[in-house]
Amino acid sequence: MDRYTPSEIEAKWQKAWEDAGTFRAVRDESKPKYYVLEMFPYPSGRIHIGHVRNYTMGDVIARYKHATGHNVLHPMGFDAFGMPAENAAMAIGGHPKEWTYSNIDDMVAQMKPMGFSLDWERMFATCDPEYYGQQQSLFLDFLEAGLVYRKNAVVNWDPVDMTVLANEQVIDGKGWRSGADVERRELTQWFFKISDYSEELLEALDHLENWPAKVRLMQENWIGKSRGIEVPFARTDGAEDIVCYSTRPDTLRGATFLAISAEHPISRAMAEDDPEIAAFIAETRKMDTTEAAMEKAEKKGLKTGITVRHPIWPDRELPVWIGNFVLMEYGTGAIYGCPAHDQRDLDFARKYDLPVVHAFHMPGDDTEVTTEALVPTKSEKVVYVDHFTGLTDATSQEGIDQSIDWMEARDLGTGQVKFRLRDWGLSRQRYWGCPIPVVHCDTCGVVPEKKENLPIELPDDVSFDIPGNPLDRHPTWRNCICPKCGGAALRETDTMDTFVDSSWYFARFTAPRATTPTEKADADYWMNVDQYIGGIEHAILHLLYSRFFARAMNITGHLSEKSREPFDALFTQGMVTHAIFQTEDAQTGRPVYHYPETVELRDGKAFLKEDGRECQVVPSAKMSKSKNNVVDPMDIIASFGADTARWFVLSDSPPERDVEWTAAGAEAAYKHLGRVWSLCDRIGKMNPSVSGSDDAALLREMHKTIHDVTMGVESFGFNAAIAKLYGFTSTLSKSKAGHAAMREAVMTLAQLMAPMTPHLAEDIWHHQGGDGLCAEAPWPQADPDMMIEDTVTLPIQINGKRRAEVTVAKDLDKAEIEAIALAEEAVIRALDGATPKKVIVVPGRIVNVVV
RNA sequence: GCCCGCGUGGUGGAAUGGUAGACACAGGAGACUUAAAAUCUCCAGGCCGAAAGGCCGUGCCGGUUCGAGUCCGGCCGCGGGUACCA
Repeated sequence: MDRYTPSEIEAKWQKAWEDAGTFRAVRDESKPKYYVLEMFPYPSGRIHIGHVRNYTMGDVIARYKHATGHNVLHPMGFDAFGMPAENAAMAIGGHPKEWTYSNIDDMVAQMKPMGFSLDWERMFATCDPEYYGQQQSLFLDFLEAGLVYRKNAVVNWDPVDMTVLANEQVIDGKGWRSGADVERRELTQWFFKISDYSEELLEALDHLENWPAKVRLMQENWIGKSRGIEVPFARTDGAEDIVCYSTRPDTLRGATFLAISAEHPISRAMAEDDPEIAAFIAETRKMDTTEAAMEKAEKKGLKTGITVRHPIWPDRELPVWIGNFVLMEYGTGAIYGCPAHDQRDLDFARKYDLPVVHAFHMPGDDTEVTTEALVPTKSEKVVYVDHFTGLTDATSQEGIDQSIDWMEARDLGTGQVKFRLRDWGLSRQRYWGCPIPVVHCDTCGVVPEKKENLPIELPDDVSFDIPGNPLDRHPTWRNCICPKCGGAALRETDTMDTFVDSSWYFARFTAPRATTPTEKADADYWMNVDQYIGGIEHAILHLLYSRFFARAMNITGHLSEKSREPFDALFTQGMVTHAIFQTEDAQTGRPVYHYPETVELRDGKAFLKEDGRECQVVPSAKMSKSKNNVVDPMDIIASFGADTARWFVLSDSPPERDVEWTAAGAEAAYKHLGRVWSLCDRIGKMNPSVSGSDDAALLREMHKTIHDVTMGVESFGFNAAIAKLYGFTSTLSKSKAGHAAMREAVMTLAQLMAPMTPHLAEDIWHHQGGDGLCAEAPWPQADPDMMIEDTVTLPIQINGKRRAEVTVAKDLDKAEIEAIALAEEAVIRALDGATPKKVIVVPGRIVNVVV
């Protein structure tokens, strides 16, 4: 062999690892464990280059930790339930199960050639009955522990997929998968009591030091803690008080009306004999509560005729309106409007001709509000109109607390902490999901299924020719025996949200074949996930649900206390993007997208190979099938090999940022690996007895590289680590060192490259006669003594501008360095006779002469 | 609107407050070759200059510091998150 041939090398070493069982994870209390996990994929059928980047990052960590003596758990599985399988069944016939498992086979076949250090024996799919059966068991335990309940709820209904969506799954008023306009409907649903954990989930964020600050902040905002006050307003007709919630208690002084939600019990009751109100409610229900829709929607209200008394001034009567902008789900479903200090309330007041009353003015400025509400910033002090005449910063926490105290002291209201986070509705009216293991019995009501009857398996004989849930119309599946009374009963036909499946898979990987959800010894040993890697798009949902599940599993005895936060460190990686090449269709004017291989690049412009027409280039767009800019990793492996693909996705761009896939970049990576291979080949052919001239310099550089690459890998600075490896390769190829030093250097290079390009590394290791497998060799150690240079080059600045540099012995003291610097010809010239006022010497760094 | 992040060559990007532009892509020059490809060597922020060297330069304006891409204040632009949340 005299050329770098990845196809041969890669297959050979993959087999060697498999035969040796190098990456099989076996519990071993004598070694420190390390659990590295990448978010498992949905089995769409094709591996995406983005998957390659994600799993390569995880693999670098896994292989590095393996080399540093850790017992590594690095598993892979499939998040296999969900609607695409049903959609495929509807579109092309067949069965979701077949579609899914066949896709899994395809994807495994595509992943294996990448050479990931995965323990494939632990693989499972969430649609395996062995997995979802344990999930049903967890559900029953959660139910018993009071962590699951049923309630009627107005839900987001996707009319195309015929299912309920979580608020989080509604994007711009549309279903996150179908894209259909979401409607509001009332159904009986199962809920996880995640809101019981609002405070804890929020508090614990502070301790997740190895999570990106951004993700913690996003979760914090999502949980949305606010401290405010609940104020009861007495009705003039003597009926029950209307309780409002406000986070700006001080604005109560300026309240001029109340607005209640269309879903408020009062609204609903009135709707029964008032068609106008009924119509208004119906109209409001059509709106959805998401940003885009609300933004456009007009703020509308309807007068109820009810009036209430102002708590501070009972002789003031305030009208009660129904407002389409008041949400029943947040606070109490009723607000008081203070037009003077809230723009929305002011707009509403102007529209319906309601009075504007000031609660406060700015010091020295008592201008009345007309079109713009007076809203102080957190640090601004205000002067209240009455009672509260001191200067106060109204919107700071202190100001709010002060107001609450004042109101509580007068029995006007009660301080309340509210969270935005709502319970997690998990019921889905779908077939391809985990069946909820309960039955409905006419005599006993809703009864949990017995654990010995688990798994409640999905029936295979279903059809998808009509929308809706095939379980509902299955002839026999629903029929069952009530576990309580033994009479005839009906199964629950709702299945679980697929986010449930992904909320505990990480725990299942510790004992994937166990006959209980987890196995204590295994979970205690392997948990927590030391390093979790995935996309930022899961910052809120998946990660928050998993945090809740870990707590619930702790309470029900499936995980220990330490795993209530299951992911010790989180890394969110960027996407792999690719340019889009488009032209315009002459007739329709619509864009036509061209595959990269049909385009030729010249002078930074793109032309169609076919007819030479110039294409418009959209750089760095997310890969999308419809834009014809998807790069298939299998093509890359076929042309360049897995190591090239792995090397390229790690180089150039920091891992948290998006990386642009370019053909030129991939080719450059391939060329480099070829150079490394040739270098190894050349060293192999050197005469072992020949000694060289600069062994010490080469080894010094080697130790520096070990240090820098180690730091790079430890800190997710893969691109920087790769830059160092380029540099060292260059040093090595130019080195005049003897065979022994060259051999040591190239073997070290192989080890340092091994996490990124494991096959090439293994091959070099083998050719140089390394012991056993490179993958099993201990990580090289940087020897600080070997990194020390005898001399150091110091830049000399004059007034902060670099004017010269001197190379001096490393151990000179400040005075000596100063003397040498001032004697430097360029310094004397630049000083031009001036006397330095001060000379700052930072040994090993810099000299700055101040004139 | 609010919250967060980011603005560095033609491009992707380096840089514990200490020589800005490492490394790579694209580009240029050269070597090898009949030629091309491949490979190798060198050059390369901008402006002035034959060179030595000088001036300018990390979105803009200011500040702290012996010294700022880095820290602070203000602005502009881009990206992300989020909300009729009371």
